[in-house]
Amino acid sequence: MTMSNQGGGRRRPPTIHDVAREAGVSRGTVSRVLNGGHYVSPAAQEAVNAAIRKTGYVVNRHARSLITGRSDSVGFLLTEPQEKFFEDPNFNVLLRGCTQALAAHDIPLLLMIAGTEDERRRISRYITAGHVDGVLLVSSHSGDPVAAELRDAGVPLVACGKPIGQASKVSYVAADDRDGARDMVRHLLSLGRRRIGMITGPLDTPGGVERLAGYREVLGESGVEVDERLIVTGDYSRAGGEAGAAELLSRVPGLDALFVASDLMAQGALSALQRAGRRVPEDVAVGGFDDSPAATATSPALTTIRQPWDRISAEMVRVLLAQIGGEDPSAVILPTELVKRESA
Amino acid sequence: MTMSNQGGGRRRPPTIHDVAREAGVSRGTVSRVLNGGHYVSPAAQEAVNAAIRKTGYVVNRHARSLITGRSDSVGFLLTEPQEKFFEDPNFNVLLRGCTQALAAHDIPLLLMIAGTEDERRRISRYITAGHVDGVLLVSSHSGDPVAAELRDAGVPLVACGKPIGQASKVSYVAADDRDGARDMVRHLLSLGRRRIGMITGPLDTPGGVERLAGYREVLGESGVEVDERLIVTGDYSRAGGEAGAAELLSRVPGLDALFVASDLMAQGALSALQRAGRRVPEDVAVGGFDDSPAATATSPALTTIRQPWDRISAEMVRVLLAQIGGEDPSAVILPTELVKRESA
DNA sequence: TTCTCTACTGTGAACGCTCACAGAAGCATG
DNA sequence: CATGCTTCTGTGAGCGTTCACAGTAGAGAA
Repeated sequence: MTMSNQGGGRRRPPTIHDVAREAGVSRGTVSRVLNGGHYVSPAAQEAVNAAIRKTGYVVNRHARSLITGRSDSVGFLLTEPQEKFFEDPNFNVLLRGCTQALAAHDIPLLLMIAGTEDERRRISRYITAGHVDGVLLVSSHSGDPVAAELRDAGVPLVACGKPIGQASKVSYVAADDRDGARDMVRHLLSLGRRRIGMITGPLDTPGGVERLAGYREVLGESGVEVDERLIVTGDYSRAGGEAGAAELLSRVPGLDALFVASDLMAQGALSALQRAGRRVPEDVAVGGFDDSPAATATSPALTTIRQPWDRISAEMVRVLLAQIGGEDPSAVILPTELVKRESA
Repeated sequence: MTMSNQGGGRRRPPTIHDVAREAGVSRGTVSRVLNGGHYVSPAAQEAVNAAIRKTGYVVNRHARSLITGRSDSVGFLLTEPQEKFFEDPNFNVLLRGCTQALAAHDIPLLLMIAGTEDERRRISRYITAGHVDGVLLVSSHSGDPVAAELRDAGVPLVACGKPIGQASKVSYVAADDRDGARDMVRHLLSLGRRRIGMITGPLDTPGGVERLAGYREVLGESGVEVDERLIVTGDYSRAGGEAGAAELLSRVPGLDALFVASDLMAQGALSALQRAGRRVPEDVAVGGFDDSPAATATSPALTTIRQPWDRISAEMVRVLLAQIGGEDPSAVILPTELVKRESA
């Protein structure tokens, strides 16, 4: 309806002053309406809202930030090697989840990708300079120097996955890796499989360690002897899964199941098994981990452990905002879920 | 070496004033050094730089933006349906490329994902309010209402891929789809194939149309009659590729090659061919499009047309910054390249 | 000398907002 | 009637920059 912003040329946008004049109140009152509306009479409230609608006013975030010292934005920092970023759809799920959760608070997300050492320094400087209020950190190899640096600088920080080696307080949100692994191994056992191979994640990551621990625990509890030849260390990459499965097949040709610590590796493992003439699940049952979008695209479709990415991203944002608001760091562990499909 | 920022508590960061005092010059001089250093004596230049290093000064972007009216940030806007975002690694390549190119200019990238109508409105409002200086737009179905809206609001905008239906000026950067398609079909012909099927992209996208046009052109030029039964329309999804290949096989069992308009669809097509007992490339040669990271992960590895994503992202950023700087919209078409692997 | 030009520097005045404060009005309490 | 408390409102100051302008100094030209 309003004609005020048409006609091609960009004109000076309305300020809080314009709104105040329009509503017949002062700047202060408009500001109070904008920030929660406490101590404002209903009449003023209404007049201001009407004026805002009429003028098409949108707050100038720079002016606000200048005085509040907050930027009302957060960084999403990725310190993964870039191939991971390209290959692993979980990042996309997480990224979208965080973007959405932040959008609900009207907080923009700044994407920061630290591949090289140079980039790391630049980003670290950017963050510690206060250009973002907090950081969502994604990095599997989480003895991360950036994390320590930011924490020491007092920047609110939430990691995805449990950081290792950080003696002190860093907030994190993670799925219950060990419990998920236990579920999967129990499932494979329930199918009558006993020679269950495992391709782990990198053992310098908590996820890698925990999933392997779950595997060992359940086998132990079930009285199945753990054959160390059945365990091979992977790297969460598709190629790694392929190589791992090939290696296991050569070591123990008679294995009847495979627990692979990520769906991406499981895809590689499926290729290797198929190339070796094994039928899945008849000869070898295969269980993955993640429930990534690709899990339904393989044939056979992948039985896997679902990581609740939507909840993970939502919790990361919640914890980060709480921390920005002054609360202490905290850890959140979310339950996983066994998703049965065709491969096991 | 400097102790000034240690000790846990965050202290007030140094301002341009502190630097000026330290260097024994005025705010204005420091500001000039910060912004290009014209009309500053070498001595002052040096003193200011030393003071900046000593104090650890970083410019307050909010204060700067408040007065310049620029935000010195740009938005990366995704209006794709979210499954695409999850599935297609090309987005990640593009996203990383843009992030890097912008980082070189010290410009942060704000990620905006418009899935729902609500999100679209919120984002559009955010952008037209001037919170970003310009927008990098990714949306294959590019009769996009957001694009038109932003263009009308005078927001600098660069699309990835040629927008259709936009009568007037929207900058874009795209690969030469038609030429790429021509290369691939020529290659398939050179292998002696004559019954070449095609799975196209969506025909409401310029890429989809252009790649099909290239296919038709080369066949025409080579005197091979175009059999319409050999053409099926896809949707750039893996499942679409699978269905498309199955359909083509049922229509023309004797086809000896397949040109698939995206690598993701080509992956699906490979599955379908394999399921149908066809050997690739012996029975059916398969050519993809994109050279996505997954192209080397299939077996056989995919012969494809490489889209120069790194150059595309770099050009998008270059064109956007130029436009923010006041230049007119422009279009950039980049050459593709045939990458021969195993599948054709 | 005097004037002009160039290279450089300092100084107020914004930019649009929030915050602390002062004060007004209404109402209950001493 | 004074006093206090609560609810609401307006005002001035100031956040840290950039920008326009004024001004200085030195070099060269008339």
